[in-house]
Amino acid sequence: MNPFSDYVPASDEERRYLSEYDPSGFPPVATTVDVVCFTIRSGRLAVLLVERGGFPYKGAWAIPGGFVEPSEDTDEAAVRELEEETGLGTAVGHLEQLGTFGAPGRDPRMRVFSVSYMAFLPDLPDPEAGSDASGARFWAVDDLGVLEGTTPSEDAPVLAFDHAEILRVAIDRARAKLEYTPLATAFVDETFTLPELRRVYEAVWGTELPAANFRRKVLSTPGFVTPVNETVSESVGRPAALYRRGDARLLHPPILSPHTKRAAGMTDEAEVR
Amino acid sequence: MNPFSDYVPASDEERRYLSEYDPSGFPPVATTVDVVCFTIRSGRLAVLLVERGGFPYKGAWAIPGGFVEPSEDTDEAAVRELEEETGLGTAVGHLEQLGTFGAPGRDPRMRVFSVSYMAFLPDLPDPEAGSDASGARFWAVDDLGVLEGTTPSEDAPVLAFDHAEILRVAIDRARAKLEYTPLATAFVDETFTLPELRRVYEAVWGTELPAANFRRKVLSTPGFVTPVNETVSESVGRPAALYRRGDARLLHPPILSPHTKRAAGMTDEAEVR
DNA sequence: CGAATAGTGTCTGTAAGACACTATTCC
DNA sequence: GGAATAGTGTCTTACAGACACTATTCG
Repeated sequence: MNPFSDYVPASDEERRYLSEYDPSGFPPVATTVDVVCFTIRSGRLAVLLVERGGFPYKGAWAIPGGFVEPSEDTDEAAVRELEEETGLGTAVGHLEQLGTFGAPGRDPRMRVFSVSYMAFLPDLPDPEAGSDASGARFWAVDDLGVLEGTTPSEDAPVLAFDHAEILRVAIDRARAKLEYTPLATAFVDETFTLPELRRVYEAVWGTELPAANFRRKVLSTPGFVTPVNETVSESVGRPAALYRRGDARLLHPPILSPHTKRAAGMTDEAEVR
Repeated sequence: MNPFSDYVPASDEERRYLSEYDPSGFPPVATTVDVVCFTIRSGRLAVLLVERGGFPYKGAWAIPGGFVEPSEDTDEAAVRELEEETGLGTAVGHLEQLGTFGAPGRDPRMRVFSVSYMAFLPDLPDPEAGSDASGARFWAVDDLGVLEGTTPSEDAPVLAFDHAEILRVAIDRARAKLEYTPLATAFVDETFTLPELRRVYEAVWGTELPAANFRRKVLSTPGFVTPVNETVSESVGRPAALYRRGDARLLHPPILSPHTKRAAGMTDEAEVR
C-alpha cells in the first residue's frame, strides 16, 4: 500500500488487495529531476552546469539535479533542486517541465529516468559548488556545441550522460516559447526597460531585432507589459521607461522570431519516429 | 552495473565502482507509459479509454498504458502500447511525449511515475478489449467533463487515478499544436480533402470555421498540403480535390484558432507554481 | 556641441475576416 | 431546375518589416 495515497477502497476485498500489495518485485530504478537553469549573461543565453566530482563521468559537466524523494511530487523536487542550486525560489523566474528521458543505458549504474525541467532566471552570480559537485558555473549555450550547425568552443566542457540531448531539446523549446509566452520577462528584473527585454530576445534567438518594431509589437500585445511611469538612466543616452510584466500568459499577437518564418523544414520537438 | 549501457569506464577504479554498484537500495517505484489516443469521431474529438477489470479503480476508465520494460526506452514502450491497443503503428498517425505525472499518492498501490504520450489517429473501429481491461472504446472528450466550464454527460465514465488531469493537459496541448504544426493531417487518411481537414480543426477546437478563409490559409501555408490532382465525390454536391500532407513540420503562417485571440488570460501549460 | 541611446511616424506588402459569388455534382 | 457541397474573388482592417525622423541624456 502506498502511504501517500488518500484513495478509499470500495470494498473489503479491495482493502485486502491493497494492504497485501507487494511493490518489491519491480526491478530497481531511480527517478531524478534535472533542472536546466537558463539565464542571460553578457548578452548571451547561458545555462548552469555542475562539474561531477564522483563516478561516473567524473570531471564532466552535468545539468544539476537529484533524486526524487518518496514524499515529493516531481514538481516539488524541481523547486527544491532549483533552490539548492541557485538559492532562488520560483517567486523569481519561471519553472516548467521539459520532458522525461529514460533510455535504458543512459546511466551506466542502473536504470534512471530523468524528469527534466527548465528554469528561466534573471542574471545571477556564479553559485557555490554543491555537495556532490566540485564546481558550478554558467556556460554560454552556443559555446557548448550542442545545437546543429554549431561547434564547441575551445574550452567547452564535456557533458555527462545524455545531457547534451536534454540541453538541445531545452534550448529549442525555450526559443519557441519566447514567441508566444511572456517568458522573456522571467530573464529580467521585476521592473525592466524595453531595450533590456529586447536584448533577452536577441540573446536567446542569436539575432538582432529592429528596436522600433520590437517596441511597437510588445506594446501592442495586450497584457505583455505594463508601464511603471519611471525611467532609468544607463550612464549615457536618453533614459528608458520602466515596465513590469503584465498578466497575459500567452501573447497575441506573438513576438515572432525572424528565424521562424524560414523554418518550414524545421524539426518539431519530441516527435517519436 | 547497468547491462544496457555502453559506457566505457575511464579507469580500473571506475570499473570497480560500477561493477560493485548496488541499485537495490532505492525505494521500489514503477514507471509506466500512458498513451492518450485521440481521433475524430462523428465530428467530435474523441479519446480511447479502457475499463479497468482489476483493483484499484475497478470499473473506472483509464488511459491505456503499461509498465516500461527494462530493455525499453519510454518512446519504444509508447509505440508498443499504441500497437497493442489500436493495432496501429506510428506509420499511421503521430506520437509524442506529453509529460510525466508523478505525485506521490497518485496510485494507491505504490509510487508510480506515468510518462504520458499523446497519439493522433485517423478514425478507427472500436478496439477489442486488452487482457487487463474488460472494455475499450472512444469517448467524445466534451462528454467527459474534464475541461473547465464543461460538465460530464449523463453516461460519462468515472476516470481512474489522475487521468482526468492528464486528459486536460493533453487536450489543451492538442488544441495548441493544431495551430502551428500540421498535426491535423494525422487525424485524416493519407489523402484527404480540405473540407475533411477543416472538420478536424472544427472538432478539436469546437468551433465552426469559415470554409473560404480556411482554404486560403491552408493553401498559402508552404508545405502544409500538396495536391494529388484527383477528386472524390461524397454522394451529393461538387466533388472535392484530394491533397496529401506536405513536408512542413511547423506552419507559417499558423492556422490560428478564433479562441486564441481572446486568450490573453488563458493558462499556459505546465507552469510550476 | 556631438555621441549615444530611447522612442515616434510613416510607408508598403501581406495576411485575416467577412461575405458575395461561381462551379460541379446528385436528385 | 433545386439542393447541396466545393471553390473563387474582393473588400476592409490590421499587423510586419523597413527606415527616416525626433527626444533626452552625458561629457
